[in-house]
Amino acid sequence: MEFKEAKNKFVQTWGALGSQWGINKTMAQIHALLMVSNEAVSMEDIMEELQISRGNASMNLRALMDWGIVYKEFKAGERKEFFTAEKDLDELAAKISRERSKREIKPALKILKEVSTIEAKDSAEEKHFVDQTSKLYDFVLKADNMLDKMTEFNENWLGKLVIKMMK
Amino acid sequence: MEFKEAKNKFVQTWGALGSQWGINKTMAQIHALLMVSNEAVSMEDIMEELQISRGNASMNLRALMDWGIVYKEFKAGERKEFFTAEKDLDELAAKISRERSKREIKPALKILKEVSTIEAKDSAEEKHFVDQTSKLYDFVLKADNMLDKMTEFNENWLGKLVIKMMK
DNA sequence: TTAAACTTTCAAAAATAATTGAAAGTTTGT
DNA sequence: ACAAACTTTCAATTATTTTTGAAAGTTTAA
Repeated sequence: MEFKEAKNKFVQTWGALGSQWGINKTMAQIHALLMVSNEAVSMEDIMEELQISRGNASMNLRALMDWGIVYKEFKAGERKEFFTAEKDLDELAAKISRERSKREIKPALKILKEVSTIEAKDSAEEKHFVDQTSKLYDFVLKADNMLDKMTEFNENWLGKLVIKMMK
Repeated sequence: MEFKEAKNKFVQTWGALGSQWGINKTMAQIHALLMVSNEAVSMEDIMEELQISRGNASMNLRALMDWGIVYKEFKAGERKEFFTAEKDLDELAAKISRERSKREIKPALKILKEVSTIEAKDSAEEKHFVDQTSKLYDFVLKADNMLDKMTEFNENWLGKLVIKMMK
């Protein structure tokens, strides 16, 4: 396999994987492209490589920057903007967990707490509901805290964690 | 908040959360409904509670069973089928990780290996590509193994893990 | 201040994904 | 063998999400 083919395959795969995890395909593809580029890439080049419109490129780059995993870069003497991706994978994972926690898990926890604290009366049905949602609340809270902990570790938390789990 | 309202809120929230993680809304809602039901529920009742068609219910129940997180149940004297969800949350998480690993991560790893082992020639661009995709391969492999490990733990791996991480 | 070189916005169009419902399929009891 | 009681399938429809492209906005340089 030659370079161009490999690069394309990687970008496509990353895009497909993104879709399956609720991330828009183009966003994942742009991210993939930037991850494997050794230098900052212009919007023009992104459009060209992925065959997408200017609007699409602009919006998805904005979204990636909101996630904190893509940065704008300015080159001396150049008017246009260039983009680079966070390339440190521990940092990337930490940022993604932090955002997903903030955007999705925390709000879900709030609802879980609300619904798990209703007055359960005496029916088995209601008791089971309260019991199950309480357990779910605890579980999600614990999982979310674990993600938090990961982001606290300063480097290679995944490797350290795997070692701890082996013991 | 009264029971019916709480239950509905839970089902809606779980459905919305599912969407954000690439799981079809109805599938997540059916799962939510079964999780908090203290007894097995018929397709008829699911259709009624979620206001969905028979076809939709049938297909999503099938998908949930393929994921191994919903089971068919038969009641003596009843012709129709009833459904229950896996209610043990450790077991639920284990099954979900196992399936996602099999369906998405393993195939992605295969591609990552392919593209990271191309002949890198001498350009900085190609060297960076091989370097970055290799790192990504290692990272994803490690994360995937961690998920495997979790499923091996027989009970409350999440709690144990959180304790280990504190140390 | 003007205009060139860019980027952003957003309504409309296109693409994708989910849902319906009725026909076909299956199972069970008589 | 028949028919009642169910479930599954899938082509057509509907809903949702993504993408486009052109107008509006912004920044820089002369």
